[in-house]
Amino acid sequence: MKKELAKTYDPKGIEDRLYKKWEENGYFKARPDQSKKPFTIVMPPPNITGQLHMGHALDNTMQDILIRYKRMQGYNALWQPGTDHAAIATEVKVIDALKEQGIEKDELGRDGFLEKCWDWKAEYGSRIVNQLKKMGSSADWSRERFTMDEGCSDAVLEVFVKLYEKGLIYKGSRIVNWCPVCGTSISDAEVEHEEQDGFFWHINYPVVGEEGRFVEIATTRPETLFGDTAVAVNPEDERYRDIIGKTLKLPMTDREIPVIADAYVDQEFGTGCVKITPAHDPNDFEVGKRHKLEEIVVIRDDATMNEKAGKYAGMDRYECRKALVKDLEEQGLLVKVVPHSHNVGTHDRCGTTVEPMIKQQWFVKMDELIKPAVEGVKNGEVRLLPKRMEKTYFNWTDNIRDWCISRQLWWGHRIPAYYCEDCGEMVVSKQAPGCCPKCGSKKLTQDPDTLDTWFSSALWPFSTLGWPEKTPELDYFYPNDVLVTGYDIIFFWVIRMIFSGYEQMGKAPFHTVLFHGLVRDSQGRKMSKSLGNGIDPLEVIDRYGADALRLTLITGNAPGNDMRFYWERVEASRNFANKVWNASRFILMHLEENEITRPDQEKLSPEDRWILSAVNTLTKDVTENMDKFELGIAVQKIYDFIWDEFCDWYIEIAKVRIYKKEENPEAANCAFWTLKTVLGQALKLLHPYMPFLTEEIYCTLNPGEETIMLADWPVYKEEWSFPEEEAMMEHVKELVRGVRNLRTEMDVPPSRKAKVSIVSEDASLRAVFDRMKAIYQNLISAGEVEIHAKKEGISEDAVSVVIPGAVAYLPLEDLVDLQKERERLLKEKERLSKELTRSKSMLSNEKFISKAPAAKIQEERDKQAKYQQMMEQVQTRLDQMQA
RNA sequence: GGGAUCUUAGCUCAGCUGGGAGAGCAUCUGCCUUACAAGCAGAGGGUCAUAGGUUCGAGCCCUAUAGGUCCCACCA
Repeated sequence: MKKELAKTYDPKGIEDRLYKKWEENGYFKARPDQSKKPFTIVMPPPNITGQLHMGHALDNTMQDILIRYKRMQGYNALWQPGTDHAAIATEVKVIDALKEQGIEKDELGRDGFLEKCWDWKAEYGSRIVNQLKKMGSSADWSRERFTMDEGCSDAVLEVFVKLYEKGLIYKGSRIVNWCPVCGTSISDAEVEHEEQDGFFWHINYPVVGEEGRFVEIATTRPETLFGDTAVAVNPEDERYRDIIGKTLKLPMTDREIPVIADAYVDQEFGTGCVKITPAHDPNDFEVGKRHKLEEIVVIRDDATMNEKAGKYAGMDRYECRKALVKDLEEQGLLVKVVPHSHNVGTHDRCGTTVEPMIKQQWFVKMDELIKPAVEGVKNGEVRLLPKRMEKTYFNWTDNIRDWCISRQLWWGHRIPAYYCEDCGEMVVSKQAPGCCPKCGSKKLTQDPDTLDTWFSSALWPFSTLGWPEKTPELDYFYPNDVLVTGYDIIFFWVIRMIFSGYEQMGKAPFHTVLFHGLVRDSQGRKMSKSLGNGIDPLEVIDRYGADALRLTLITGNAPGNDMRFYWERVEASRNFANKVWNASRFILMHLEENEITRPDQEKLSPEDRWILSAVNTLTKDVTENMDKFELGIAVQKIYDFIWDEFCDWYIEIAKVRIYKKEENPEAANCAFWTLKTVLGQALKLLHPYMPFLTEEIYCTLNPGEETIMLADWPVYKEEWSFPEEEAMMEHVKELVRGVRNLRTEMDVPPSRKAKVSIVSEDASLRAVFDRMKAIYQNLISAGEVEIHAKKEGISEDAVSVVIPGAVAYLPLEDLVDLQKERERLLKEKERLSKELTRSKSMLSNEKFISKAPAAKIQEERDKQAKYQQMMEQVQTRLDQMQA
């Protein structure tokens, strides 16, 4: 049966067909099997609100490469997928969707709203999964999990109760970051700080009992004045010593507040007098605690002023600020307004300026929990790649603060705390208690709050494997091996998974974390919806294929570095896919017409041995680099091998025997066999990177084989190591390149065949050139090739090129431009002379001779000898021309 | 304020433990050679940010400087 391959590679149709085949044949599935070693990667769960973006594409490509590689190596490779409920993100989206229908969240009630959320999940949860499949992701979809499915929810409750019982989760009244728009508290990690231009308002607070005396404070938030319960100065500050302990009249109110001394105040900054608002500023909160100050809340949850703000009650915080400043000015209490830029915290989801508020919230006590996570990275149990990420990691762990885990949202895991309506007792337990253990009352209500999304993601490496149940999967696949993720969620997720793994499982969740950077646009900007500069991976796949996208994302990028996205780079990747396709097409064409048998190794020609040796070396290099997680370097080597060595050299050389197969079928068979063998091996190495292309070709190439996905990963073999042939080919390449260059420079038209005479005093080199005689006609349009020991019988005005150990002559009587030839030789002489100078200066340096390694010195001596010999040849030619 | 990171060819980036500067794209020249013009062959193009230091030897290690990016941080 003859298989026709199209002239260009068209991924459309092929990709979907192959993916379907892989999935239907269950290639992605992994089950516990004690006879095989496990290799596990847990997929960072994309949000159910998500739409595939370049970050996902990169993240999943890297994971898929590792998984496919390990699977081919014979590991029982599990890529555990799933999705995240994304509490705030989803809740916001559902609320927006409801608003469009004119429905408010509160109208539906808690249960009604959750129903809508589940509807959302049902509708959109699978969308991102289908998009990941387009990338070729070979995750075990039969094990797909969801952070809010029954098992994962059970894990969340289990951990919450355990930590509570250990005293590591507590409920407390603290200053938290409050998002007035989302109506929930958020953790420190969810706050983004951005520099904003603002003002310093200098306000006079009158000193009670001393007419005309004021204390001038400077504030960026005048509207919090109503919550002031003191003014603080530094105890060392000479200027204000005498007013410590005095009382001030708080403007616009009838309250009086004390002047206190606290070292927190920086004398150099502002006026040196700070208004203290314990209820609305984290620092002031601490100061307030130290001085037992009252905490007066003046801002409501929706960021409007409450009744404590007097006539400003009901105004928005900024509205109030404006009105208040105007009034202060009218009363002559506003001293001045100074422009001042400062950092403002905003909510990373909605961009709203965060309001520090005192709230009852749940916290995880971090100081003890974090210790094994710090130790684990320090002692290498968990390796972060690239290594510099460890600094970022420790930067966070060294300054760790308790983790605020409660959210005033409905979509999420509800906190398993129950309150007795009669006696106020609180019970924390996985199951709702039937009655109050203290008073026996049946009136119990559950805490309305839910948990931070990251609380469940922190358990992902083991909750997905069935924990807290003791499943065979958990036993076999935990700990995972590698985590692949972006450095932007190191605090949110990576650290929390590590300490959760140690705490709950007694073991780190994985031994290696491979970080990647951000995919930016061509101008280096972050891709974002608001800028509209995002590039849809699905569009790239549609236009160029998933393989081209994958290759683009992996090539030329070091671990942890950001990259820029260019369509030109995708085109380059597509071109490579096409190159592989066409090389394969060429080989297939001939394989169909010829019965290929495995030749005896001795029958192989030198060039066959050379390319086998080269693919053998490649195999070693690629494997080593993949083991080091240097995916970009590994694929670059495959690319160079296929394009340069295999296509540009070997295939061209092999054509000589192929086109003469009638004369020598045995030699042709050797070429066919080598072509097929080397291509097959290269395809295997390439498969993790470009799964579709390689599968399509491999199956066509080997009609008996079902898939390349489960083929054995190639290993380095000693019997394919031919250093002599590799060295030999270097000479041949030098010769061919030299002659090609010569022809171009002397303007010899490509159509013109020319005789080439090679002169070398080295007998073994002559043998090498002689053995390769047949190929020159193809590679350098040689009409005829002669090999001599001495230059005799060669026309005096032939042009020549000097290569290491030999000189090649082209007698081109009618074409030779002696002047040009002379210039060429002089240029060459200059180059050689530079090399010789460098070599000589190194070798005459006594310190180099005495301190450098012997091998290095020998290497340098060899080079010198080589250049010396070439120099002599060039000089001889110049002398001849002179004569 | 603390920390990280970057500065290499016109552009985007590689360059792993220090031992003669690389790729892709772009540019120029010549080729529709029976796998591929999404291709082939050839060429040009870099004082590796600056200044010191360590070393026989530095793009790579150390110090400082300049500029860019990012993260963290409670100067009101």
